[in-house]
Amino acid sequence: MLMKLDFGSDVPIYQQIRNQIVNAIASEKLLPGDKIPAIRVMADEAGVNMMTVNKAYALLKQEGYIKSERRGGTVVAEEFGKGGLGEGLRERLRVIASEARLAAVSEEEFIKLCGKLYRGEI
Amino acid sequence: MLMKLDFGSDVPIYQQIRNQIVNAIASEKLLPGDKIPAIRVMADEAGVNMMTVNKAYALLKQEGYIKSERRGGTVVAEEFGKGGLGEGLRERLRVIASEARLAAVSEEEFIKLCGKLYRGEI
Amino acid sequence: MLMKLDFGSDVPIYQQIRNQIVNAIASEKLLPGDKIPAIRVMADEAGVNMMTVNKAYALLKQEGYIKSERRGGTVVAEEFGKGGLGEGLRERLRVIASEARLAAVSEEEFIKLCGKLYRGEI
Amino acid sequence: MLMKLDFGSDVPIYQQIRNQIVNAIASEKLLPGDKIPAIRVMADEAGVNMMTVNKAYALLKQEGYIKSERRGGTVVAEEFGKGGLGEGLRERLRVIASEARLAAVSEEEFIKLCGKLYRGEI
DNA sequence: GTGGTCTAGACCACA
DNA sequence: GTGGTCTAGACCACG
Repeated sequence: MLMKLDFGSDVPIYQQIRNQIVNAIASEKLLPGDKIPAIRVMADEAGVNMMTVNKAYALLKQEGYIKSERRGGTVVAEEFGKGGLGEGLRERLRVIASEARLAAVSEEEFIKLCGKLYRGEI
Repeated sequence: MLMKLDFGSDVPIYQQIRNQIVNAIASEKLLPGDKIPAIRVMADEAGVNMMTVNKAYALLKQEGYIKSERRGGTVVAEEFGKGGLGEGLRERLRVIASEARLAAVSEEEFIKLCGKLYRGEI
Repeated sequence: MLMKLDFGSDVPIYQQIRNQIVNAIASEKLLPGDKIPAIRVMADEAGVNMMTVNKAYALLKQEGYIKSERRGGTVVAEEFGKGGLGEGLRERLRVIASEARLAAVSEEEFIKLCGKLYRGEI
Repeated sequence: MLMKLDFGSDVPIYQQIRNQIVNAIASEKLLPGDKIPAIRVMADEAGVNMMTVNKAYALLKQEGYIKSERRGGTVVAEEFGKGGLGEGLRERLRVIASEARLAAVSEEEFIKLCGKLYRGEI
């Protein structure tokens, strides 16, 4: 669980952590039931404040990606929401598709990229 | 140019305005050379402060989507950067693909959605 | 006297006109005593408002680069201020030198460029 | 970081602030990684509004000279764009060279001045 | 009438 | 405590 954080980015650090964990789960680098590093450990490794990691975990928990174990640890959830694509996700995707189109990325290229990212190939 | 703004969202208003204009250009509701509403007009219509619209326009200008004409008015640029998909865009897309996958959206569904959004069908 | 104007630039149009005339005089494409196009003519050719050309000419006159003829025309002045480099010019040059240095332009390159521009070679 | 501002100048205050910071970086009075004053502090010291300083910083950030650190504070960037002299910079330099020539500054004097400014000697 | 700039406040997210 | 965002005004330069 090496976090690559960009402190100069406009994306909040807790969001970057959240995103990378979501990516890790989707690409099956983290499997359901796998243990996630303790807050203190992750904070030390990443060189950030514990509050920041705590916020990321709280967000992931609220979204249903992870859950607290009875013993104290935190693990990847066994089941995720099957709610399909939310409205928020669709709007975010729409903006990206627009930007890609205006950047002269062809539909074929774009589709291919979407597929590769979905399958975790890149 | 009716803006649909969500004042409760965590995405800044100026970003929402920026996104909707990018979408409008990509879906050809706004064509190169078309005039976009004056800052004050848009501010009045959207019920936000002039400076907020100003910031959105400044961002769009910096990104090359629009340009001020110096004789009054702001227009959609004739040419956009043909730089292809930037690294930032890819990372944003990766997170969305991950979330879709974990929301039990099949690859086929996801690809179909990407295509529709790219073509501006929905 | 073909003006190349960029209406999308942040430099005011009257300044662009003024700059190009100064450049033309310095590179001896316009010689002392040469007649400068009438305001109306220049405005038509450049596709701008007469007031804009008028403002450019007024600025050039105030700076001593051109002067009105008794008959009504406007000509390049015979003598320019021998005042040396003003403080304002030096500060503008300082900023450019700083930007060049930070853009990794070597001192040699920079000096060479300054010389070529001074001699009007490029 | 004392700003010398000319409130009567036609160059915007935020530009003056931007220019002086660029000069400070180029002359190594500010080194990569150095912290620059907080927006509010600089605003107080300079006697201007926070938003004005904010705009200057935003510009510098966009140009890659500084970056916000997300843990409080803004620092001088470690690496600058090595893009060489842009077209805009050349045109600005051309006008200055023309003005210098017409002010009867000899090529030798001009070159010497350019060198000194580049090296930060004056 | 347009965008550009500036002020004097305020609230919030982030770390 | 930091930067980010937003408001409600105002004046000015430009064309």
